[in-house]
Amino acid sequence: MEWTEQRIEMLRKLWGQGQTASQIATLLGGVTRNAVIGKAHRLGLTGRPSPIKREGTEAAAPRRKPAAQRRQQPAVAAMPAPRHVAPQASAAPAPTAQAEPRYAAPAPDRGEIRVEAQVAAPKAPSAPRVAAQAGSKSCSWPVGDPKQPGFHFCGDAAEAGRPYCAHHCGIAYHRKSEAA
DNA sequence: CCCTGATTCGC
DNA sequence: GCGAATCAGG
Repeated sequence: MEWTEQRIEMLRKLWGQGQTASQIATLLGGVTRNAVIGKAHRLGLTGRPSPIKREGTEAAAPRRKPAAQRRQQPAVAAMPAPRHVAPQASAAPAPTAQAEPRYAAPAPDRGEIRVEAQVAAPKAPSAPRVAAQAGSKSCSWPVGDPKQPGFHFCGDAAEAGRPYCAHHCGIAYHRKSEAA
């Protein structure tokens, strides 16, 4: 998958809402949680409840190459790759019960950005078509469930420097001063 | 064993 | 830049 502006926006919002990388990855689809985390890092939004911390404890014992010995299994060998009609279509991934939203109330803030992040639906094979491809010029406000076929972005003319149109900028950015 | 994010490194 | 593998803590 490609990291479009919309997807990055999604990542930022979901991450900001406290969604876990796995959930974000599931919502976005086509990416693993590793990809999400990696992207998050590159975006510079790693600031969140980190379960662990590698530094500090030992300054004189830097095992800086723990991952060096891996990746020695190219053995790509051989996939016959049967060229029959691709009947598969996600074949019921069965998100398991674990995929259920454990977060009771992610962002109750009235004025906060809130993506309708329903994790219930299975991964839609039909990736959310980017209605507003332009990104920088069209509103990236998510309309509907990211996994629903009908999901789309606002696509209206975005404000300068904002990912959303004026209307959605108001929804997204107005602090909890005079919510709905 | 499951989860989580963090880090590193090959591509 | 991207993401898998891996690490490390709960």
